[in-house]
Amino acid sequence: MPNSMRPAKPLERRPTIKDVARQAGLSLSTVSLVMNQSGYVSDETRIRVLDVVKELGYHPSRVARGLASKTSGNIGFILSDDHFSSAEPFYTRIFLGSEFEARNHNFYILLTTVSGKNGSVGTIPRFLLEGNVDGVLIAGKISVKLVEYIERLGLPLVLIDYELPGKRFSSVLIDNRKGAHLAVQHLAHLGHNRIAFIAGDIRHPSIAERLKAYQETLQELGLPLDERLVVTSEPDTRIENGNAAAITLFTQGGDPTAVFAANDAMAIGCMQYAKKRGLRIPEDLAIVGFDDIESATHVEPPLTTVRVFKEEMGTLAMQRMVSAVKSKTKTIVNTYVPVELIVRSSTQKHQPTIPQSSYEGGVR
Amino acid sequence: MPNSMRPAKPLERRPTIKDVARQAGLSLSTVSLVMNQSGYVSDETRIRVLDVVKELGYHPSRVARGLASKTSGNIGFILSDDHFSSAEPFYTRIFLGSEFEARNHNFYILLTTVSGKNGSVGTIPRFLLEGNVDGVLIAGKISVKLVEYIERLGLPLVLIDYELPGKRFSSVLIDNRKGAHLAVQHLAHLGHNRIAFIAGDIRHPSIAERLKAYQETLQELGLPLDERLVVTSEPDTRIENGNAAAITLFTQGGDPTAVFAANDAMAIGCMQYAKKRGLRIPEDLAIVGFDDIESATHVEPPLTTVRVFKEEMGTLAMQRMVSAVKSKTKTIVNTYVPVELIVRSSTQKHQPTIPQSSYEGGVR
DNA sequence: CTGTATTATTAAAGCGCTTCGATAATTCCT
DNA sequence: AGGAATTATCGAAGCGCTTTAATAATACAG
Repeated sequence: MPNSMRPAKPLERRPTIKDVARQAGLSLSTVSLVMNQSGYVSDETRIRVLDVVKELGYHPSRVARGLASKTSGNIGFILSDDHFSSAEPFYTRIFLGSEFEARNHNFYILLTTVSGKNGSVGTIPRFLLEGNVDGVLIAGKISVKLVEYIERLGLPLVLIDYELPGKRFSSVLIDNRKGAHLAVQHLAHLGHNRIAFIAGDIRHPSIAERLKAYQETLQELGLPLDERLVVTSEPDTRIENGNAAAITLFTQGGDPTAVFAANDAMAIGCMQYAKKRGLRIPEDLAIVGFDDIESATHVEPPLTTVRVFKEEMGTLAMQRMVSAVKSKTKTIVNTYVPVELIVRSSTQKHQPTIPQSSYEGGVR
Repeated sequence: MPNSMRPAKPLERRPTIKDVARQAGLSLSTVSLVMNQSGYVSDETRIRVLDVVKELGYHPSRVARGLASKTSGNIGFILSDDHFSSAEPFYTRIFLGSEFEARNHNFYILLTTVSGKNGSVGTIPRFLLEGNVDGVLIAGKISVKLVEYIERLGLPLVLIDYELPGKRFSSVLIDNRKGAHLAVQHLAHLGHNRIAFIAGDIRHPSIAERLKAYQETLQELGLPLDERLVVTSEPDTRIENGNAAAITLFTQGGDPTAVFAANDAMAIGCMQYAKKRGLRIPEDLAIVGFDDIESATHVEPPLTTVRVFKEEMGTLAMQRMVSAVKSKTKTIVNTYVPVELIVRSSTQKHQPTIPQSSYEGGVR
């Protein structure tokens, strides 16, 4: 009664490739070739081997094949800590997408966070020092020095929601321009002509893009570009900063009737401030966020926002990674993940959602 | 200019233990002993080795030491998929706590989810088949068969928010009884005497405990135990089920003035229903949740709830795991993580928070 | 001083696999 | 038919480390 689902009762030794070889009357090499589907093996022996494998419940030791083949079967996932440990589930969702996809390809993810602050290399993730990963995924903005370090290690690298000016790495990016465009357009169509923009961490490429697209869209629509309507001085994009940015905004005298926030957290912070100030949402102030995090649906009123497909970003990045690891060719692909505007009550009372399409940057 | 922070420019071969040995004029074994701080090594040679190690920027290959020492340096983390992929960030937070602690002890976590549904073993996590973990953490309710499988592998096992009747495993548990007690008591003190309880997934030990403590507390306070006030038929504990449970509750004629929900998600669902029904919260219906998830602060009104220290649970579990892996002795420790009642506007208008203390079950 | 413990170092085996080069068996050409 | 090319199998080396048992050096007894 062969049953690979169950180890022997008191649990003997795990079967090794040697056991399989002996049992099948073949050499180690042949068994190895079968397991790796490489080289020449006759159908007859292949079947014989696979039978024995099943019978014995054999599974190659990851660690042994790692040593022999100089691959670990792991992908490193680096996150800047300020992004991750913050309650903000944005990058967590991306991670989950990657994690799920990794499993489809028989990889595991080794997760680590690095301090996002300083420009130095900082502490180097142990999996890099120990040679314990076959490639690295980076989500969000991290030190250029660290990126360069990884580059020098010769490991495949895929960036998520981050780009390095002047560097050529595959990236999975949010279509920030379109998202910002949709948001501003939506507000304009509702009749707003004094639309503010609040953000933090303006040095993050994604945030910068949103600002730029905000400005461009205003121009495009023939609306005034009033700098009193823009607050980007906050160091971070969390709820508190949204609140703080709102305070600044309303002291600058721009007299906004609508706010486009760089992300949902800031939008929620802004919303809190608006309420405290006695403003009705959306009547006195319409608010649009970006990301579509869980909380966006639970705040009162529910937040109109630009939905980002976070899990999909993680998935796509991992797919790139897997093909990079397997192919060894260094093609660079920028993938732009679509966004869609989700209209909720923070901008108008009743609404449909408007899905958008995606496109890929392709090799360039 | 030795600098372990930086690999050679075009990147040569990683230095191996052999390189260190040669450079130091010692044998491999000696270097190994130094690296592992075991055996007898004179101070003089130890220093010499460490100097060379630093000079060469040597870091032992995780994969090689894995093969030689039959340890992987990884801890498996198993989650039932319905818990994890649900937007509910509860287990995610626990995972983060474990992840962080793992790093402190130079372990990595291999995360995987298993289908929580059937009672069979289901697909066995690959890291078990490949012998790629030194221990396993399980969060939430998973198949007993799988637990037994792991047990037979002889791997250290720590359960989080789960207990197995009749099995002896170390667990990290929520102090559900106290939490439920605090919640019900709070409502009673506010004058409520028709306090309902809604839950799903009643077969989960944590949920069952909350129900039991709910009942006991009512009795203790001399309040009626009306079964029309209890709805536990929902299969799951997500928002929709909270909504559904509320519907059932209000058709049962128990006429509740307050609801204690088994978790925040269900509380939020219940809240949604109450609003739709035109009930004012907390005036017409007071609501208390459990867990204190992020959304609890964002719903309108903010939800009174029992705070659970999720990261801490993950941390504690990992600490247990590390000591189990290192010591090889099979002490069983049940750790109860404290809870505290967080009073917000879903039960009364103005409030303080009431912190509670923790205790440990200890070896038994 | 000689014998026993203790401390220090090392050679060698081996962990379980991949992979290369060699060899053997077949098939394909012309 | 004879040799080249292709297909099939295997032996052996080796991946980078740990660990054991042996040996060497030193300290400690009596």
